[in-house]
Amino acid sequence: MARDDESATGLGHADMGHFVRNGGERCRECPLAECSGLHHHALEVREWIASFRKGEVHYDRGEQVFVQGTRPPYLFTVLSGVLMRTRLLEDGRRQIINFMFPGDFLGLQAAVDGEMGHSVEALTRVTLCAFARTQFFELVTQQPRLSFDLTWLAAHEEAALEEHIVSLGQRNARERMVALAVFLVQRGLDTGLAPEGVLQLTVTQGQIADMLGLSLVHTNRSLQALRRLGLVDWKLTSIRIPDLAEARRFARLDGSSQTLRPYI
Amino acid sequence: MARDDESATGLGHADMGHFVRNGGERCRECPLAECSGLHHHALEVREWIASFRKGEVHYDRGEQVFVQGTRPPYLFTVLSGVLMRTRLLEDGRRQIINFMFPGDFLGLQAAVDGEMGHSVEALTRVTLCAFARTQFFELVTQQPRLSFDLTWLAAHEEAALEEHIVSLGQRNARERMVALAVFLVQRGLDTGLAPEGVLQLTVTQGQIADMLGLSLVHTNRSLQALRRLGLVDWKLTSIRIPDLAEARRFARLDGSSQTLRPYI
DNA sequence: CGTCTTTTTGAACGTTCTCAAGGGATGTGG
DNA sequence: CCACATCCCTTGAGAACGTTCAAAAAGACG
Repeated sequence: MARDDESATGLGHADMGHFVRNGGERCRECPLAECSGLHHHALEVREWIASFRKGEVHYDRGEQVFVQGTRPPYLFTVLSGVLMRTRLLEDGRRQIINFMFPGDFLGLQAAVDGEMGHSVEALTRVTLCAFARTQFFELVTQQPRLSFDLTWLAAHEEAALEEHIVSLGQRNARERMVALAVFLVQRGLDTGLAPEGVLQLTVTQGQIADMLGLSLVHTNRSLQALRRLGLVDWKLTSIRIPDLAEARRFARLDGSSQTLRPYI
Repeated sequence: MARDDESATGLGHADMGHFVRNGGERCRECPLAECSGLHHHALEVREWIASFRKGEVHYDRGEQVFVQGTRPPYLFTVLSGVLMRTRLLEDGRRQIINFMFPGDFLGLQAAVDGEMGHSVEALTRVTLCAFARTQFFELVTQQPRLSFDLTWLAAHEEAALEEHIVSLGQRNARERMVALAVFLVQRGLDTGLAPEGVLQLTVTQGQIADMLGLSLVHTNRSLQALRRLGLVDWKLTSIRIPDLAEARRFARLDGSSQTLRPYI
């Protein structure tokens, strides 16, 4: 429900963020290289990726990177910042599908289909590494290692969506919230966005509601309950979980596997 | 909730269905070749797949093909029949993630991770085409076309899960049911399992409940309401949708893209 | 024909929703 | 610096949707 119509104008990538056309030379300073949660490529693979890169794009919080139903010219790897994928129903109801962190690949659906089935919006200022959609086939085809990594990312995104489905189908409001908080903080830890276990990220209660399939009012009340219970302290600009293990138990989440993620 | 403990014994693929060790010679009679909803490979690719194939497996309704948390030796392409992917919480709650039809690939998560994050159970008698998990890397790596097709399948499975998330998050009980019925009938039409638009498939109301995150009782009452409305006639062994377009409108589903699916 | 599974019904209860209104923070222009 | 706008959070109260418990009817299966 809680729709904010800030950027549903259909403008889409017509205003292409702030595109900086620069090639692989910038890859030497790739911010992902310092990310401890990522698996880093061999030099030759890195150089191959560099030759593919078309430039960098910046978006500010609230801007749309992809618009549902359009055919984007570029696909992206997130270099920094956080985004969310959303899907709209014709009557205006909105569902947030998932959040995207540094290292994630954006636009896989467009890559194979041409068209996006969802929108992607920046939650913070983000930097994206741009690839040409028309060259995607070469990317999958010419570099076995990257092809495998892409499959890896797709399989893991699928697993994340499964977990979200379990939340929506089987968990009550509080459990859902804890599960989401744990997921976000964990990803924040893996990508260096949550120093000392506190994720610095601005998420409104309206967005939480749209992610968890709850009303704004009920989201608010459940959030207060969790704060009182000392399980999760979720404020506008930060998420703090005093005891990760206890939160996991509460939401009935099983231990995370903690493998290094590849990235393209 | 509605757990049936029929096969949660952890036996898993210890009883390997009924494995028939035969190689590519059987691929000439591949039942998928007659499926109009699938994109068929060039001869050389078909032969390459044939060289990879390790045999055929059969499972009966209710048997488990994969068990959550185990490391299966084989990955499969569905040759005939229907299955479901499920995920269990420690306290016994069960969520059905999705249904799998002929042409679908089973075990992608195990392929990249070794371990399954969900279980897979046969809903009808099924025939599966078996590949060795340890050879997966070769498969992705040596055949560019197959690598792309696998990415295609992963991206589309992701899209299906997104749609399911939208259902669970934004639609009420009746809309969810109609959306699920439309999805199943559509896939049935594409794979030849729904002659005359009636899908012959045994799904209990308990299973519908576990897919849609509803109680068994409420599932029953909603189903009756839909029958009275003439929108969906869902019986134990069949799903009939008198007017597909109207059902789509009711559940606020947008037009399906209707592209040919690849298969491995 | 008896047993097991699945569906159906009733009734009370609870979670979550909707409507409605107020309060706090932040930013902008006069 | 104040007035006003905007965005987000908070609270109250009644209604709706969905759940739970309990039991019986109807099918499916051997």
